[in-house]
Amino acid sequence: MPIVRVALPVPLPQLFDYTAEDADGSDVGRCVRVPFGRGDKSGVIVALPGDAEVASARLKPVHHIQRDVPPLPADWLELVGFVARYYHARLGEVVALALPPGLRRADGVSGEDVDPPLDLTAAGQAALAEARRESRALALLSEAVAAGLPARRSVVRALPAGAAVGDALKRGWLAISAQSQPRHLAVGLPTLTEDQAAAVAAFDAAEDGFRCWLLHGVTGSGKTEVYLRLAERALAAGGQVLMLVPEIALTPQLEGRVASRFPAANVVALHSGLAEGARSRGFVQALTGQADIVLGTRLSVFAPLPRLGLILVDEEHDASYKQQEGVRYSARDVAVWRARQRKVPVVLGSATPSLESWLHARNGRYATLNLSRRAVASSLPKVRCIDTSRLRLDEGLSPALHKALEERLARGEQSLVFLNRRGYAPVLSCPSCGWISTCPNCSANLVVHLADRRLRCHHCGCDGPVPAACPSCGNQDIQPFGRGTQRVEARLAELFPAARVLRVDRDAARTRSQWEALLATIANGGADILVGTQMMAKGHDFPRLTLVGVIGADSSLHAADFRAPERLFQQLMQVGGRAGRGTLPGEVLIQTEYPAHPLYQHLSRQDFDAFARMALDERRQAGFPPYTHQAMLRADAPLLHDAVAFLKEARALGEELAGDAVRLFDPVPMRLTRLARRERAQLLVEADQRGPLQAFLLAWMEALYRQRAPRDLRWQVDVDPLDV
DNA sequence: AGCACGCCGACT
DNA sequence: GTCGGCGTGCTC
Ligand SMILES: [Zn+2]
Ligand SMILES: [Zn+2]
Repeated sequence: MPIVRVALPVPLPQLFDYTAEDADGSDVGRCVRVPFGRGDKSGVIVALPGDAEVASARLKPVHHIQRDVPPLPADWLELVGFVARYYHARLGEVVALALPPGLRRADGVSGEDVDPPLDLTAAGQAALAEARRESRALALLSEAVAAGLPARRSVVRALPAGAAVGDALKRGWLAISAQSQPRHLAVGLPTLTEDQAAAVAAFDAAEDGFRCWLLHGVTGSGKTEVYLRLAERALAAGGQVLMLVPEIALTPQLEGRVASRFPAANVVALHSGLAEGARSRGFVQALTGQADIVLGTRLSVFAPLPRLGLILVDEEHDASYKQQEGVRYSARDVAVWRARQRKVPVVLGSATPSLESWLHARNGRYATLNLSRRAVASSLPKVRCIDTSRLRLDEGLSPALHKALEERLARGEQSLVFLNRRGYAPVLSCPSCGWISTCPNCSANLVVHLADRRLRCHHCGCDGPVPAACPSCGNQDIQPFGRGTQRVEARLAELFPAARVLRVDRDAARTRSQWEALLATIANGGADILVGTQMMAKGHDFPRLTLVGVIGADSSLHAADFRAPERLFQQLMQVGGRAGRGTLPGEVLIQTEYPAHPLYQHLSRQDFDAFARMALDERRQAGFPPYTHQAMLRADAPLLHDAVAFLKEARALGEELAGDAVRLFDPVPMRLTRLARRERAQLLVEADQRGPLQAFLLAWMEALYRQRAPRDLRWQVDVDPLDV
């Protein structure tokens, strides 16, 4: 009786063997449903061992092997195996994360193309020629013909009369066309700028095979156009392209652009926001090679791609690429590993690269492609610091910013006031007894949200009404302290009564439709002054926006995290880059009490490289990454003492295993010690080289697992942690 | 992680 | 007498 070895999503270090009557070697990589404990579970067959690791009497038979779709290929199993090893997660957990839930459950899944190419039929031609009667479908036909046919259903659907696509198909005016055009057919190619052309030429000149490129292009320099040209080349060579973006919110826009550039290519979006069926379908299309371009968030780095030819990672510095729970993988780093594994090029793009990638580029490990000039706008925005150390501010607004806003209003241009703090005020406090609004579950303050009159914790999400009087002393005069977007929005509305002030933060853009409505309002010129958080810093083009005012930036200037300056610089450069991307020149005003601070000095000169050199010098002197490698052991329990005690034991255990190459630090409570009723502590491990660190972690994890921690204590490792 | 079994306090 | 507390152990 054949035996199958299965990776299951359970937090156990081992794999599980089952019997399967009809299994053979071709079933490795197939999804399988098995009995487990008292219930059922599903996972992936990773091997067909000759004999089982446990007594054969204990083996149970599998329920069902999913054979409707091809098995996951060996390179995919290698990929999840690498992720499990490197991030010290269980193979089954990585498999569970990488596979769409529907597929892993071994449900029936169809990989049918739901976005086929459509073409005009003879009947459609006749209908157009007759043009007897106005109809939506007819209007769509002429639009589609004008836009060019054949075209993908999604492209036709996106036309003004696109809603009638179903109707046109039903009438037989449009039909699924035989795939006659080459997948790499590219339409609507703009002329490249000199920089873009040089980047594409440099890429073309390189040999085939693995190579990591850093595409360092200033904001508005047209990095996406370079991605599209490189994708075109990969498609022409018969390859599939994997394109990663940091956020779900950025996928529809990019997907539209990619689909209209490559009308004959099958573009598949893959992210956690998709319905289960759509996600499985996209995954299967990638697996069968039907998908030409897979575009998605960090999850999509696990899409199986038999014809993989190129990987693109947009905004590679973005922290969203690192999963912050469960298997803490970095999709950017996994993408680079995968490119090496598959011997294909990978392009990491950003206006503000991570210091890790920037250093690799400087060392020559990565090749660099530079876009130093903007594509449409004539120049980068002018960045100026406003010294607020001796100024009286009006709700955080300096007279200079006030005046600049006035000017934009007079000229009918848009402005953005950037403040990375949601809500009305970060805390409510009582001046007479000193009470402040704290979260019952976290070591954090409750934020005042005046828009819906609630006090809310931004960490655990709990909320309550805003009390009318101090809960501690009964004082009726309790006050919101500090400043968030809602407060600035309110003050701006008072200061500029004729202006249309629009707040753009996670509260205002709760749902996708709200977010799209906000974007449309901004694009149509329905807003004069925007008040926004980092949502505004990412990806989008606002051609009418010419002024960006940054307030409250200093608060992250002295943060304890060694990565805080890097993040601040990236964020300010990105948000500043929103100004003047169209034909109008842009200006960025940064309010600060420390205008002489080197970070702001480099920022005013828009000199990312100078900042990177300075920040890396500091990192080297302090012995921080990328000059060292880190891992963090975190523990959480209802009582802080238990978490710390566990880590102290772990440290003692680790000291015995650690050679000279690995250093362990003292366990400390985390910055946000209490989160959602759990007390958290952490222990940092550091090494100069990855190898010794990995070897140590392997032995340490095993020893810790044997320790059998108390039931209410949870612990996990984070390799290459972002927050230290 | 779930979910069992298993042995001691306050309840009908 | 039992209902239920969560301590310990197992899942192919
Ligand atoms: Zn009080
Ligand atoms: Zn909380």
